[in-house]
Amino acid sequence: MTAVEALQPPRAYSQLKPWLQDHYRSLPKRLQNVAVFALHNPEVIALNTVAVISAQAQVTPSTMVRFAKSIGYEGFTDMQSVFQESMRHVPQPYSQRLTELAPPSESEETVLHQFSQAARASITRLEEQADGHAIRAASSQIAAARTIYLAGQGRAEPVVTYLHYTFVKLGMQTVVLDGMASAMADKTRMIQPDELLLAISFSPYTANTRELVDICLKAGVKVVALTDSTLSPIAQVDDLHLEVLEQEVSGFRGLSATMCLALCLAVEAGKRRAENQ
Amino acid sequence: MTAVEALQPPRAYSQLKPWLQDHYRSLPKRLQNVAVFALHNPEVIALNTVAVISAQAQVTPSTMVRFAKSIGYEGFTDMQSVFQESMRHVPQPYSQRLTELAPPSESEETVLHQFSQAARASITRLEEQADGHAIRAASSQIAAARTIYLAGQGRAEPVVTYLHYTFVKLGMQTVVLDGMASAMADKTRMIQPDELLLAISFSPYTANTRELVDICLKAGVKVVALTDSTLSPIAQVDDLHLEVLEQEVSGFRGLSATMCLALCLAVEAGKRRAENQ
DNA sequence: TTTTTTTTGAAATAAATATTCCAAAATTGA
DNA sequence: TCAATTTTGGAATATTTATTTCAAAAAAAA
Repeated sequence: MTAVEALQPPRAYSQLKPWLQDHYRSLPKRLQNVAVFALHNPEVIALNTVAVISAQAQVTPSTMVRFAKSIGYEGFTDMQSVFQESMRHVPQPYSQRLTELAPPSESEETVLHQFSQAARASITRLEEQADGHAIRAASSQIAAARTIYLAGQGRAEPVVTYLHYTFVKLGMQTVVLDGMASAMADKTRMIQPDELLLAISFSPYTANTRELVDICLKAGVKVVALTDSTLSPIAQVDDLHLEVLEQEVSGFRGLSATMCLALCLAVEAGKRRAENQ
Repeated sequence: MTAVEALQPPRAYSQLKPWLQDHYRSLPKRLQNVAVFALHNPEVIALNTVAVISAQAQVTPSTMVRFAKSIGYEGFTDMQSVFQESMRHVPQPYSQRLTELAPPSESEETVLHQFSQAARASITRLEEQADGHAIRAASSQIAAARTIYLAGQGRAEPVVTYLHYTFVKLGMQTVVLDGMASAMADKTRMIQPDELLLAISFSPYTANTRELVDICLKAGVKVVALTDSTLSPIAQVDDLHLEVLEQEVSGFRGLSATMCLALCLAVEAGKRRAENQ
């Protein structure tokens, strides 16, 4: 038994999520990967064998079992039952009827179809799960800031670019933090308390963006974070964070839902700023 | 093997239902019971073991296995996979109850709702109208190119950033054309015939990207264009162009459908390149 | 009713799956 | 840097789960 012990683990999937967020930090690296995977792919856990799941999660079966135990379950089987429970009694989806009837003819069209499906599902989920309070609070903060600083790398960079474009169009002063890590940190240290950092970060998380967030928090600068999971290191801080999770297709994650949220946030902030003037 | 034999059974749950209805009468009594049970409790079949299921269905495990075989499957496991398939990719209901406790109504949620609607509609339209031939041809060209050059400004820039990220991840050499207009033109003139320009441009069209396309066409360099309308100046040329139109909400256009198409194109190209090697 | 065929359930077997154990690797602390 | 501790992957094991077999029961045919 490794980390968390004698703690009885959540028996309901809905409790598992916040529970994992709390204990995430105390897990070893590989087990953290598994935690992220589990929250991103609950249906995979529910429907497959350890061998299949651990292959998808890029770990060994032992690690999968160890993960289940380390968060307090008797074993993998025990944990799996919780994930299965979350799938029971789901209203039979009508959407997939159409999908399955669609002729599996041309592979190209099917690829587009798959990505479209995933994008739409992600947007729907965003809509259902989005925290209205958080969006409201975030856009207020952004509206109040004298200057908005944007940070994000890798898959988050297109979001930064888009937000920059949109904010500028809305007449809001915006600076993109880019370049070398050290230069970014230096620029970040210059941010004033009446300004704001909008940080975007997705799994696999880079340490860099987290560092910028830390600098700002220490300096008393407001931070708004946009991530794909509350397990993200930049969501740990108890500041404002918004969550958007893209459904994955054969290992690729799109940006459709993220872009939707980004636009929403920018427009909302623009509206508030206009009202305040 | 009892009743129905040598008939290949449905691989999709949606087809299994009518299929069972047809063959129901020719099954022995106990197996009919199982058939009824299966149609009424698909999620039980998907998530449990033969022992548990057969107990619920009030038959013995053997009968369960026999049922699967009698309708043509290799065994219970084989049949179960079809039921499981029907549960995959269901929009995860997650902890929606908890989320929904967040106070509704407020205009922010409506804004997100509007943008979500627009994004979904755009994606659906993309899916319906997309030209399969064009996508296929474009991805082939991209796959064949030694180096991919990306051009796009303003609202198209996030797409460029995303494609750059994705292509690099797929191991394809990619260069982003940015900087001053004159410098971009100079760089463009250096592109070789076995390379390719992927130009992205949306309304309101900037003259700049059009210029780069012209330079390439004159030099015999392949061009793939991604635009929001055939009215776009870069679609005028009779080269390959893909169209994606984002629905507008109070003057703002998102990028959800565009990102979806971009990812599709990149993945498709990556797949083709892998095949050619 | 008797005989033949089909259907069924319980136990035996085969297959797969999860779990444990241990040595190697990585990480942490001094 | 080196020692102590933790973490990890792979192989061995134990357990569960599916499948097959076979004799008894039920149904159908004579």
